[in-house]
This record gives sequence, C-alpha cells and structure tokens, in this order.
Amino acid sequence: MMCTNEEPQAANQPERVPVMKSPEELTELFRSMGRKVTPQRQRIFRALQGEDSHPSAEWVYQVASTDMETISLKTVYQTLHELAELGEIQALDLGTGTTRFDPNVEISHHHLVCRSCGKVRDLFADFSGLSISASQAEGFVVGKAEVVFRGLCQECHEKLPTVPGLRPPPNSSINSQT
Amino acid sequence: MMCTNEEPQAANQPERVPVMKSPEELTELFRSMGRKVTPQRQRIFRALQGEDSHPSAEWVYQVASTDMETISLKTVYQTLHELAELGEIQALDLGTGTTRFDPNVEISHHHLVCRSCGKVRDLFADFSGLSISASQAEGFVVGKAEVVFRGLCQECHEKLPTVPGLRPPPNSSINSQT
DNA sequence: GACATACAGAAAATGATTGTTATTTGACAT
DNA sequence: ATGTCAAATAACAATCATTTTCTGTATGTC
Repeated sequence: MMCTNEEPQAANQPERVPVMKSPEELTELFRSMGRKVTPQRQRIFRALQGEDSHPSAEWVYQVASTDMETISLKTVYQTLHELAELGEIQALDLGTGTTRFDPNVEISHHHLVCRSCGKVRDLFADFSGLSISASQAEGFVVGKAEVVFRGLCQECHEKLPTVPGLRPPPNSSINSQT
Repeated sequence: MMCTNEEPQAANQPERVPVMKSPEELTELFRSMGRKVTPQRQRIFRALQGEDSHPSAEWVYQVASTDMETISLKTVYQTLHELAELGEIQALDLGTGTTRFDPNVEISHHHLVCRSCGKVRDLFADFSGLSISASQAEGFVVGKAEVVFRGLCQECHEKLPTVPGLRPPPNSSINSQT
C-alpha cells in the first residue's frame, strides 16, 4: 500500500474506549468455562477494571495485596494467563523487560512505548492498510501487523530534554501506567 | 497519513543487501575506538559475517564454540553489546523471548516474525509515512515507528496447517534463521 | 454435602542475562 | 624481544521475571 502523509484513519480520540468486561461478566464467563470463581480471582478482576493501562503481573499483585494481604503472586500470574487464554486480555512483550497485560482486546490498536520509563499507551488508529506484497513475503503468511511507536512520554520528555539518545535505567518493575 | 491499498514503497527485493562490515573492518574499528581485538572477538565477527539472519547470543555462542571450545557466553554477550554500542548491529526485542541481533543497521527496515518458530526476517519497506496526530500523541514525542508483522514462515505454515491459533512451544533458544 | 478445583506457601527450577574476580593478553612503548 | 598496564577473558555466582512442583487446606459448584 501507498502511504501518503495525511492523518492515519484514527478512530476515537477524546472518549475513552470501553476497556474490559466487568467483574460480574468475567465471573459468569469463568463459571461457564468450568472455572471456579474465587475471591482472589474477583479481586484480580477488579484490579483490572478501569485500567486502560498495561499492568504487569507485579503491579496487579501489588494492587490486590493492599486489600488481600495473603494473595500470592503465583495466583496472579495464573489468573492473568487464564484471562489471556479466554481472550479477555492480551499478553504483550513490548521490550520493556516484563510482560504487560492489555485489557483492550476488542478494538485493534497499537502502542506508544516510552523508551525512558517504559510507559505504554494504546493508540487507536487503523493501520490495517499495512501489508506486504507476495514477493516480499516469500512464503511468509502474515497474520497481523503491530506498530510500536517508540519515543518519550510527556513527563519524561520534560525531565530529559538533553541526551535523549542514551538509554536511562530500563524501568522499575512495578510501573504499569497507561 | 492515509494508507491506500497499494504496494508499499518496497525497495530491493531480489538482490541481498550488504549486511555488515567484514571482520577486518570491525577489527580496525575496534582498535580505533581504543578497544582490543582478541581472538574471541574476531571469532564472533566471523560468526556474524554473511548472516543476514537475526542471531541470538546463544546462537553466536554455539557457532563460535565449534572452533573455539573455551569461549564463554559472557564474552559473546559483551561483544555483541559492544557492536551494538558502535552501531554495527542492532539489539532487537521482538517478543521471541531472547534478544536478537540485527546486522542490518544501514537501511531502515521492519520485521516479519514467525509466531511458531521465532524466525525473523527483514522487511525492506518504507513505512516512514506512519505517524500519529498531535491529538492522539497527547504529549508523547514519537521517535520512530517499528512495524512487526506476525505470522507463520513458510516451513511452519506447511507443518501446521491446523489450529494455528494455539501457541506451540515458543522456540528453541538457538534459532536464528533469517 | 461431595468432590474437584483453587488456594497459599515455599522452595526450587527455569532461561536469559549480568555481576564478580582473579587471571590472561593485546597494544604500544621500550 | 620485553615490559607495562588497562582491557578482556573464563568461570562462576547472582539476578530477574516467570513457572513448576509440592502438599495439605479451603472453598466454589452442583
């Protein structure tokens, strides 16, 4: 495809997109799949609610721990993976060192990744036009295209106006911001 | 930008692109930068030669070990990172679980990643038109866009015609193929 | 209430990568 | 050829995120 320098066919900009199923819906879903619904799982469901962010397992664990001191990190990992299996969240490796879980599964989207703090933000833009020719593919069967925009988030950009070329400390392990 | 469904402005298809500096050039470069040139480094330089593939550190280590039994994995990592510092190769995290090193630094390009075997192939196509609007960026300062096409390489596609949805074993740690 | 499943907790394995350290060795001057 | 010295090495321990394996107990679901 040709790309001319206009606006991408971006979708919704101002209004936040619905993020993920409610704890109640997830409860129902788990039951219907023969999985049991436990307090810790519900606590994890709640932790994910309203997060249009991209939490790490560790972050979810920290959040859930505030209420539920005894919850184990292992349970968090397990539940996140189950949610991923059910297609309710998506596990992402964006090169930030830890797996991030993205509650946005419905709407095809891409990501902005801050190369300073590791912050990840969803970008709702339609790059579905991206494709490669058969001659370039050389037998490779393309499923989908992911676009990662790397740069600096607003805060980091203000903090580090100089030497943006060198890599600062990767990022603390609990960051999860949008 | 708008994307119409034409061919991307792909460059060179048939002829392979020059990949990386020769061991001799790299030797000279290392010396000129005040770095020492050791047999193990030269062995690593040679291992990278002709690879238009995306080797992992482990793969380089295996290759180098055939000649030089005593070389350590640590040395391989260190040398690869030095090459990356010097801009001769690029370290990539493409979600395959291991860092891949890309000898193609000159020409801006993107990647095809096989979700079955982890194979990585360069894609020389110009997606430089990809951009986001200021309203979408919301203060995020975009550096560059990376496009990753995920799918199945020819071999894997032939092997796994069914259930391509479920993830097969991630990939052996020594894969490095193009 | 029965029964399978999920739980915590703990330990330990994992795989990729990095840190530590004592020893070796290039590069260059002698 | 030799000496010098910082840099590079091998070997090993350590780290980090994550997974695995127990095991006995607790608790959803029917």
